[in-house]
Amino acid sequence: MQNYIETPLIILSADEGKLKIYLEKKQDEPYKGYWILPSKILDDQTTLEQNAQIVYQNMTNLDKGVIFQTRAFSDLNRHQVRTIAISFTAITEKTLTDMKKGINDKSWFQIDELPKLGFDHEYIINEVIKEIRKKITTNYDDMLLKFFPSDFTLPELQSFYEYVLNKPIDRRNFHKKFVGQDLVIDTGFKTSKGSGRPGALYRFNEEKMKGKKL
Amino acid sequence: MQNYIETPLIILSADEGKLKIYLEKKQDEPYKGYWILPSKILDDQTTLEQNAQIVYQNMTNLDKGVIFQTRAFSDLNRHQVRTIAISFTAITEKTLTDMKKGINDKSWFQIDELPKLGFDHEYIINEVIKEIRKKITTNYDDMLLKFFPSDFTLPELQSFYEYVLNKPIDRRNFHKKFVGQDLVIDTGFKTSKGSGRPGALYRFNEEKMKGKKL
DNA sequence: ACAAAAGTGTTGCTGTTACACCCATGG
DNA sequence: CCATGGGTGTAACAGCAACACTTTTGT
Repeated sequence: MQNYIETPLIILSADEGKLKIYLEKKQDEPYKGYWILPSKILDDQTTLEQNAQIVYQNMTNLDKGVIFQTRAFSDLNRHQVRTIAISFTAITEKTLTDMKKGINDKSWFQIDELPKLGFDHEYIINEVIKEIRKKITTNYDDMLLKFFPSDFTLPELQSFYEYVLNKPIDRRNFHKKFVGQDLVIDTGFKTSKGSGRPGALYRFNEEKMKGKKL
Repeated sequence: MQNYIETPLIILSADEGKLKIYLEKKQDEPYKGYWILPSKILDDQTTLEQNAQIVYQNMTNLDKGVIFQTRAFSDLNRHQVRTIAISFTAITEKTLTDMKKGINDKSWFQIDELPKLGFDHEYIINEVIKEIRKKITTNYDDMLLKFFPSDFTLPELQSFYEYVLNKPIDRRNFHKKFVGQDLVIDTGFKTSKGSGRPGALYRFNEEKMKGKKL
């Protein structure tokens, strides 16, 4: 017995302390006008990873990205024809994908403010986010570094933490922890936007981050 | 384009402080006499989870078990016909499955002492074990409770820890941690086997175990 | 009574929490 | 000069690591 296989892609980014997802607007029926995850049917000459990579490139124009398998969905009625979805997750910097702007059929959404979604994609997103949230909180180094590959301020990072953990964190303890334990390295630069005192720009100290939890 | 899908099942158990896997011996060509993971081709009226459950029942005769998705494997040359494997993992008590003994085509193996394996199953096992090991060390409650659903002694649990973490742990600190933080509950019973002083039999305090790490 | 294995106590270190206060920038 | 927001200090507490000693069993 044979089945169709597709690889829907959940593209995530940390932006303004929020978790955001990149979706596209469907241009034809069914679900015309609804937002969906970019996806592609697998052929028998392509691996799942390659297929997901192609979806990623089509969506972002970026040739490189951190993409990993998340979960398979096989409900009988998720499509007209029986189609198994093996979802992948990509983590990028929002600013990079913004370059392919101007096209109105793609947009970033906050995870907790999703638009109307086609197929079972809202379900898929929610299930995947649950897992990602768990991975962030248990796997520190594996996930966090991907969300913050380049410079960031500590308040930015803290907002993200509070968002994912869904609880407030003391600003001073947060600072002390990351700076005190050398988990981050001061780049010497500062942010200039906003009203108050500018924050120092840090990057992760990957060595020290190994095996950390929170 | 269509593809075959199968759900190979990794059945694991904690036994004598070691991580063990339940395999079957292939009775026909190809790979006759080699050991393989139990598996089954998916039809279009069955979900992946149902399919894995059937594999589990055929292998163990148990109707209930903790089964969860692990990973998909899609290398082009893993079979003659293009077949995608979506692996599942089950965690049981070894003693339960021992009941279906007497049949020589099924057996438990220590994870680091695998027999000659057919297809790409050795690769699959190693990849899945890597993930499981990680999950055990980061997700405490999610995994550990499944490996130790009923009574156990602390030295037994400690052996398993040392095996998974691959490092020695101080016996006294281990004891103090689990008993002191009420992570385990004394059942009042004791083990009588072996030479030295019998160990107390504990079970996990699920409430207290939530969100723990090690 | 001796070996083997389980249980208990003490101390210092490290990281977390809960606090108040000082500094740099824009309007 | 004041509002806004980032950076620094200190003290109490919890969990972990590194130690030696006591108790319960089988032989």
